Amino acid sequence: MTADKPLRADAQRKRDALLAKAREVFDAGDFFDLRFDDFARLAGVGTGTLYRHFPTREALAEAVYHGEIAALCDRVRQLRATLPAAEALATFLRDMVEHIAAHEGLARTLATLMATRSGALTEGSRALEQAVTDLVAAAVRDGAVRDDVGAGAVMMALHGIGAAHDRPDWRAEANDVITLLLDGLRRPL
Amino acid sequence: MTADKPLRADAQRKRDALLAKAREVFDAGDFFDLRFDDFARLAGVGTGTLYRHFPTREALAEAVYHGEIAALCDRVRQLRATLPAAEALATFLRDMVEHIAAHEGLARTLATLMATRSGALTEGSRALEQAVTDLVAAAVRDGAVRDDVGAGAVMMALHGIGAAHDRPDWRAEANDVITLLLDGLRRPL
DNA sequence: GAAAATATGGAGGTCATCTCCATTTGTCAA
DNA sequence: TTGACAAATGGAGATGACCTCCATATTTTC
Repeated sequence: MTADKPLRADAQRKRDALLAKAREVFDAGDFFDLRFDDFARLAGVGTGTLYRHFPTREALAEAVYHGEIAALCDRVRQLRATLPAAEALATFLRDMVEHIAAHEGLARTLATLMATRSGALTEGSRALEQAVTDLVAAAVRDGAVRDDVGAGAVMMALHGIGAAHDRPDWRAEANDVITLLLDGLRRPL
Repeated sequence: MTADKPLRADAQRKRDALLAKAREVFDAGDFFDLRFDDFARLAGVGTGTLYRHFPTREALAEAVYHGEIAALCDRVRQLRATLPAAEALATFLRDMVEHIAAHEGLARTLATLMATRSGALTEGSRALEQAVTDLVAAAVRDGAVRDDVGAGAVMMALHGIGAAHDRPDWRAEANDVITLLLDGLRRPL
């Protein structure tokens, strides 16, 4: 799928500059207030170059998002290695809230892109979903979590948390959602 | 707030035509693939007229959304009148999933608008949120639901359900989320 | 039924997006 | 090193969506 052709030196440099600036702008939450052309100039690059590297806003977002997802997957693996599955899951979900809180602008950007149904992100987040699915499955095997609901529900709830980032009392509510999920998951009924 | 001035006859007619066509397009899910100008023509109206009635896409969406919200609020009231609070809540949430499933295009449209953070919808959905808040509060008073999490969490989860409408196994996952919420809400910890 | 008030529609201005290609920069073999 | 070929650049300008403006048409009022 990713038939990475060796990139020429200057091309690589420009590409990196674009990604770096993109991360910056994302975090500030200004991504959609900015003309795409201006973004190019901001990154010290011509419009043509920008468009060759990233044909659309979404493509750029996905590239940034990719690193983010990888980091989260690592986090899941790390937790799984050091804690019982159920605890790892709980910790991961709580961490997730903190993580989103700490990167509000990025969360907002991603939520917007998700909704634009570009699909690019659904594709990109597959890895994270897989990691969570494994985590839940492990917890089920331990008997700590019911087996009649899938990990998809957890992803959906997380999606909601990320997407609702503009609610005034976001952090408390997000933690409430996690609490309900975890308590709901515990009871084998 | 709404100082409804009496609208001239033809103006009312055009306005209705716009709303009717909007509902149609919403339900088909094509709202964002359509040039706003073309939408005007589709509704048999000049661009100027469209813009006078609804200055932005969001304004139009909100107008459509308004009826939707009112219907849902009625539904909540009706359930509260005929069932114990906890059951009413459960039924409402299950119904909500069905409702969204039945109006996929509309759900998609609303989710997109939510994410665009226009705020128009947050404002518009206040009534629904209030109704849900009352419902949860009543269930808490009955002792059927824990009192340490707010209704905001429920709204957030609903938001996630609506926003994630493109997941392949949506309906089952949505119901799982509701199941987790309801079981999590049952008190005993 | 005529004047005043209100609403209409679509031609055209404005501005972000994206393409195209003449020029520059990097790579590699001799 | 140098020449020659390939790869990449950047920004001027075409494109097309969005919205405004106002001469005309419709409704209401007296």
